[in-house]
Amino acid sequence: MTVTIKDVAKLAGVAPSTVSRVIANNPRISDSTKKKVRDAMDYLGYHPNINARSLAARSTQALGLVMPSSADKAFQNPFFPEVIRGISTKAHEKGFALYISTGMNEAEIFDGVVEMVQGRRVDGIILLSTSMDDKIVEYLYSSHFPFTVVGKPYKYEDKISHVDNDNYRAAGELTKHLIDLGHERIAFIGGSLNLVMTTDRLLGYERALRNANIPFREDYIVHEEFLKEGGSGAVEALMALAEPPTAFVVMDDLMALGVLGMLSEKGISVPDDVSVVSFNNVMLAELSNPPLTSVDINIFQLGYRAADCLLDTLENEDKKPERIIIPHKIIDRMSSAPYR
Amino acid sequence: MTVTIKDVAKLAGVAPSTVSRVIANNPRISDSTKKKVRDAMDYLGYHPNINARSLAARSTQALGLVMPSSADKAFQNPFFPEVIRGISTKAHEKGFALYISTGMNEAEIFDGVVEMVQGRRVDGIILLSTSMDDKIVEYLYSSHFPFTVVGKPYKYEDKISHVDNDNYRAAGELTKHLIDLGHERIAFIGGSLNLVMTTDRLLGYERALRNANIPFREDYIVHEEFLKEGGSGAVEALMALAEPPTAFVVMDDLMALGVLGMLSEKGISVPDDVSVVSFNNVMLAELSNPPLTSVDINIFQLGYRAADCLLDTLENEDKKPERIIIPHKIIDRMSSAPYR
DNA sequence: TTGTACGCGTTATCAC
DNA sequence: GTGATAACGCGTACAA
Repeated sequence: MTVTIKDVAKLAGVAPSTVSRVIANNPRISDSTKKKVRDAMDYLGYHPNINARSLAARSTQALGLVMPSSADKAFQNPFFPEVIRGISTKAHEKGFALYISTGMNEAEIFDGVVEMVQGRRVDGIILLSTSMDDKIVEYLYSSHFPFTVVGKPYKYEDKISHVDNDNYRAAGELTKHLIDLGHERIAFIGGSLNLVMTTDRLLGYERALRNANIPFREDYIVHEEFLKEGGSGAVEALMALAEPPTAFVVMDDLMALGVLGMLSEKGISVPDDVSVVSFNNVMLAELSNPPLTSVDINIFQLGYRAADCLLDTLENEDKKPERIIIPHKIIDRMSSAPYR
Repeated sequence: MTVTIKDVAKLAGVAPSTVSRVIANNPRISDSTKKKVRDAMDYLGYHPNINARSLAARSTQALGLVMPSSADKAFQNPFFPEVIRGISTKAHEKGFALYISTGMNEAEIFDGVVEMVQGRRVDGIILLSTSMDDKIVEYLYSSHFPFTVVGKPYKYEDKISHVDNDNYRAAGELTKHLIDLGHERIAFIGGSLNLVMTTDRLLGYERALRNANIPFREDYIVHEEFLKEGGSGAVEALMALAEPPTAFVVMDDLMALGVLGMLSEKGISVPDDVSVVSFNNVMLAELSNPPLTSVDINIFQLGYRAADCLLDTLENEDKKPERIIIPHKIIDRMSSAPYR
């Protein structure tokens, strides 16, 4: 039924191994037979069976992607399509495809990773997010399976290749940006404290305050996945304080959009009454009302370089673990203004 | 190095074929040997090599996903994560993984599909979007390869399983919603006319006008991928007409967000001056300012059912092509109000 | 430069 | 119930 390498060989009047060599573009095959074989391949519409190839060659030409649980709200974040776009671009340059395991919760996702690795479905893995106590990192690291992580791993930091932003510095600069505008009562609205990224940014925020001799106030810190129900209350509570904040540093644009909505609901004007700044600079930031001042973390590059680094590891057995820092840049828009 | 079925067999004191039967949970194997074999598998940490299995069993337990070119702006649309979430959920129920080919333009994506199919990388394919003259549909259809499309295929409509909304009706209802609010000057802002979905919705819009005896005006129709630069001009032009529209029917929430931004820039208030309604009801719609009246098209179900249908086809050789319509529902929010 | 023969790790078809 | 044995389609020493 399906046309195999043997059919091509027969038609071209050569041995199967010769066909295989032509596919691999082995230089030791004469141009004349190459042409003969290629004609036969075209004629028959031949395509190599990738499973057979993977089996024999012990390589799949595929990269595994590990996303947060699709049940997770994070899944909705435009961050992911964009990293994937970066990864996909690099992968394509090298002829690699992408493989995504399905899993509804942490345990299932872990099993999926094990299946990818032990089942030899992929040659390497990219973790699109990582948390404090990441079983997957633990597993991959101890299996010596090639992988890179987008973001900063909590453990083995200098033994695992990863690509990240300097979130500490970025958060510091963003906070300082507000301070420079005259704000002193600055709230921090973060995501799960379980994410390394969150703590990095929180620390950067703290340092900026310290540098400006502004006291750190616990009651200005909110940690909720409060994109929906929860959030309204959080903002409300903040604004009900005796000294409500005049500016918000928000974890990402999606959250910031939520904050904007809640403020507007309460009749609080941005940026006249309060300023709102955030991270990621996804398309949203530009489209929102008002457009958001946001740190461009170059998500595409985050993905592109992660793939690049992983593919390097695959080609080069004894490549050292590498930390790659992608530069960031504050994009100043309408959501932040001087304090009056 | 890697532990194979033979190692397990040896340790358990049985034949490799018996191990294979235990994995498949063949009922003709005695419980005692099953236990013996499973113990051996656990002890050795055995995991079947999927490539070998695929080769022998001629099935990969993987579904191929075809997305629009990642260079495309559509890629940013929250629509995709959400369909994929639906697909992923169903796929996981049946133990299938997802496979994404990489490709920067139409031609490369087409090649990727061919590679998936001929290379036997996947058992079936889901097209996440389709256009008027879709080479991929043509190829898949003529290859008799199992596939379903999300949306309505332009050709072979009743020979290809697909899952779609009733976009014609949805657009009609949405337009009527505005008419019921007293609007008569209603503009339509669509995406590429190359998408079947766009035309369906445009037709629904037209019919609603006709039913209400409101003349159709060519100058109220805008077709641009104008998420960024282009759009500002389009809205400006509309509002500069002698009789500017008092309401906008917009193709999707992301575009609507853009429209909202532009209107606000021009000092036009929504919904006081004009109403804006759109499609998809992604999280954005709720978070935007003001929150958008949007048609919930149940994106998750779109994906879930597409996967379901495809998996059915795989299990059931002679399943008839099927059209599945996912119900929609207008979610009324703050962006639309009576005309005054 | 090209052909032969074997192995990659499974599943499936027979036997027993 | 279980065990040999032959595919599955390709890559690769080794030989020629």
